[in-house]
Amino acid sequence: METAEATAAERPGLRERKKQRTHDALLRAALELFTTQGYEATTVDEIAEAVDVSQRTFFRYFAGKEEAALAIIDLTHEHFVAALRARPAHEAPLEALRNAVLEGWDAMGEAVAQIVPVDLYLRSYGMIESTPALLAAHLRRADEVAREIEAIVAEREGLDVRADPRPRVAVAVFAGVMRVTERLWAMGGDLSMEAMRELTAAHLDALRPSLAEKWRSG
Amino acid sequence: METAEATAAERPGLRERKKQRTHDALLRAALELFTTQGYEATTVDEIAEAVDVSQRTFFRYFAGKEEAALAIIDLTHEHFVAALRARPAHEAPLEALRNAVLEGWDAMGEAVAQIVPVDLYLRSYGMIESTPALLAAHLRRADEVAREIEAIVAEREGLDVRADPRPRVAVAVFAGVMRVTERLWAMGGDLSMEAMRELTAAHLDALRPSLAEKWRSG
DNA sequence: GAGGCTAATGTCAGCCACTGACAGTTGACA
DNA sequence: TGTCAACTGTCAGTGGCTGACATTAGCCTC
Repeated sequence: METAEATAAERPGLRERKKQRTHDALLRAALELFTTQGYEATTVDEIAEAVDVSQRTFFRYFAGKEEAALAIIDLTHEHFVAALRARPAHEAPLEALRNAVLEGWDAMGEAVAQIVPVDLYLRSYGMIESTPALLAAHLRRADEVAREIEAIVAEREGLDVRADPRPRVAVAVFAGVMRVTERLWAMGGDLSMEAMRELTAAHLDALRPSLAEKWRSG
Repeated sequence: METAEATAAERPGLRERKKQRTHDALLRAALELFTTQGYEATTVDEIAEAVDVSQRTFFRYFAGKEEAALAIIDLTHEHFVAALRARPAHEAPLEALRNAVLEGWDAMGEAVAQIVPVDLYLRSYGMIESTPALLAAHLRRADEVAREIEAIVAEREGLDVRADPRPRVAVAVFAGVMRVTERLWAMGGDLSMEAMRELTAAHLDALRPSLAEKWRSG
């Protein structure tokens, strides 16, 4: 056991490498099929067959179709959380959140590219947005991430989440804006990282004006 | 056709009344079973059997288990949209949203009570929050409602949603805060309308302080 | 480098959500 | 009362997903 893990840290054994390969192959095959013929129209058997494994094996790697479809996005979520943790302590909450997103994207892109082609990753957002079951699962995961972020923000400010509503509200506001951005980006024409960054910045800039009493003068 | 609908407006025929009864019975039975033995643990056959109809009939009334579980909540969403539309034009966007929620609740409660017992409705929120598949579906529906609200807010202010980001951002912020409130309320101990109203007001009041640069002085 | 251990995989049987097709039943309306 | 249309039940089938069991294939030791 210990030997196996120690070895894995340097160079994973054949077994581990094989597992990784199967996992990534299933992931790529799934996304490829989903984005081309549609999520609902793709059966698990098809995915398994494309990788030449049994259906049962697919379910040993992924809890279900949904998880396969959203796995890479989970990856980016993890990267965002890490990026937020790395923000300097002097930044205000919303400032830290904003910087974590805008500056963390390139690293995300690189991490993604090591598993699936970037354009496949980008196209998957369109698929998610236009597939009700998938969008639902995605929103739930985003909600979970929000809870994680609440804790981080609270810790940054030395607050108790259960006593002070501000960490939760701040994260909810941020998550809301990010959701709008995501939706517009995924449904819009330009599925590029630059477009996403610009849209994000624009919507975050619109935050305070949106809360103003009088919109006419703004 | 036309005659049937005209009659239905005054006093629905036997056929219509029967349909309504079956629908409500299925809804109540579903919620009762869901909240007592759990959503996943309840099969559609059980629900159908409880109302003494075939499984096929259940699916003619509801697109699936999810829809049965979330039907009453959809009702409250509709009421909220109506309440927002009824707000005076001079109110600022966030002011109108806030008032629509806080003042619309009683009417919602009454509307709900005509179909299912109120405590069953309240308990269903706890069930949703603790059932991943259901929470996912719920969040997606809330997201759809948000889009509807965006349009209303934009219209109130005479803006084009596609040209000005403020309506979307304002609604996203509001929806985010409502989501936090809902989660805390559903997972907390006090499942009453009063508790919900207080929590909502408290979190909406925390909005501006949460966006402040310095939290320590606040 | 042969054999035992264990993780990974395949096969099979089965549950449940959901759907289309067809037939039987029952309000509605002339 | 008889015809039409809507509502319902039955049946068969698909697809997602799971548990159980047998088989294969890395891994590790002697």
